Amino acid sequence: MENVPDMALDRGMWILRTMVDELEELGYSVAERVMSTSDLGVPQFRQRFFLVALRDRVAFRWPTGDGVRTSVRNAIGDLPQLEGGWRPRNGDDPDDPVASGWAEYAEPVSTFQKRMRAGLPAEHQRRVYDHVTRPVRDDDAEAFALMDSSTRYSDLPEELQRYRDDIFDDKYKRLDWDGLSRTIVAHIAKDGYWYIHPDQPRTISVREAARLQTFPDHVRFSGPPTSAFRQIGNAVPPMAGEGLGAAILDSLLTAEREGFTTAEASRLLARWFRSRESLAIPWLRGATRWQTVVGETALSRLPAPVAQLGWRLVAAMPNPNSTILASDALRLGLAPLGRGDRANDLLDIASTIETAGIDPEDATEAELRALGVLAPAVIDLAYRVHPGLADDGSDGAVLATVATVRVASRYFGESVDENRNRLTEGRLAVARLIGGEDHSHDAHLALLELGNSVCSPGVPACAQCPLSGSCAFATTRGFQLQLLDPADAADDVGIV
DNA sequence: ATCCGGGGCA
DNA sequence: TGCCCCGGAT
Repeated sequence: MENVPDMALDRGMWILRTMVDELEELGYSVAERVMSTSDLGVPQFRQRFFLVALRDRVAFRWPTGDGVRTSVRNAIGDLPQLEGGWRPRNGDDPDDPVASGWAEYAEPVSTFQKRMRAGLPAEHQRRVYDHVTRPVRDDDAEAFALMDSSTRYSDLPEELQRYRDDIFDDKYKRLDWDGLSRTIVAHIAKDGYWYIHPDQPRTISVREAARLQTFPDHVRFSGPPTSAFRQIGNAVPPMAGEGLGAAILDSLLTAEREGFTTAEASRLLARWFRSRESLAIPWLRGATRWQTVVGETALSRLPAPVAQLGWRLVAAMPNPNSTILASDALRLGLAPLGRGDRANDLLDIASTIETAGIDPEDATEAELRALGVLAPAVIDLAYRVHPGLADDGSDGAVLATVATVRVASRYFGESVDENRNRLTEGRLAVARLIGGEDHSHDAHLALLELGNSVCSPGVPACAQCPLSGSCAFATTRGFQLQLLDPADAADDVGIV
């Protein structure tokens, strides 16, 4: 399956988790990833979500690509010069200039161009079809003349900005000969301003759009230009399909079995969490949502023994009012933990919530967020421990924190750059381990706890981890590291 | 700041 | 259909 990344990366990632769950249930292995199709030779910055499910749990190995990027020049540099509004006149049927018209074509230069020209009938070797463009307005022609690939809409002279420059900063975009095209979207059927030709004063032709989507020149498009543009923009780039298809074929021939299922990992995590006696983050078992708020606000990132000490104090505060009533005790208790300042923060939060007449146990995430006194991450966690009623259609966020992403990326053997990839690969990996409906609640909390205790940043204590049987890190490096440094391995304190 | 989407009218 | 315009989500 291919789709836009947003399909998988919404807050709760419920669609993805359900798909994985049901496919695994049917006996498939599942692999998913957000890929830049430029890695497969597509001359665009076009990131897409891919999901591959193979029958009989055959493990999928992603294509590695050859690392060669196709530039715009390599993709369309061989196509003949064109004027805006041009329609071919030398077609087979003069009354149907678009469908049958063609322009004189010389010959392919780059490897990519030769691939695009393959498969043409002999009588079409000197022709290129569908090389048609929109007319260009006089003011646009003037604007295009002033632009290079880095020019922004707001850089243009005032009189050439027909659209409101406060909302459109990327209304126009000139392609860069030596770069990637921006994503060819179906919107190109409406206007072509994101695809101004690198050096000609016009937007790109149907054939140029097709080339950037890696459609060979023998592929023709049905209907008028707007329809052709829409077909092209909505397509999966054939070259991406080819790359993934080849990888699927390889995987099927290798026929290696996947060593885990999401459901099993999720079950192990949940069971581990429920049997864990004392937690590094005790407020993962807060009896009320407010207690989780208090714990995370006052005690986050403290060493486990210290956090547990503090928790004895705040665990006796089930609601904001009880916190206010115990304000002195709160200040006195938190000060020696180095969190005296957090006591005042908490009291502010508590009184704001009380004043607003909101009960955190009944409130929606949006209502608490709107108060503006709670950190978003704290709200996320509180609703993770005590999920809401999903009145807004969401089901709580998948928490891609440094800790959960560390566990998940170690498990899958990915070296996740914690800052750059946390929003994509990291979140996908976390969602996988949480799984579908059955154990996801406790598995989610287990990941948080694991990342803050057993699966520590330095040398993790893999021997204590419920996932060590199928974890890529544990089975390759984890136990080895512990043998080298048993002192570190025994350190279960979990300072992040 | 970047990456996309859609409604209205001749 | 083609062209014009006005946005939103992250």
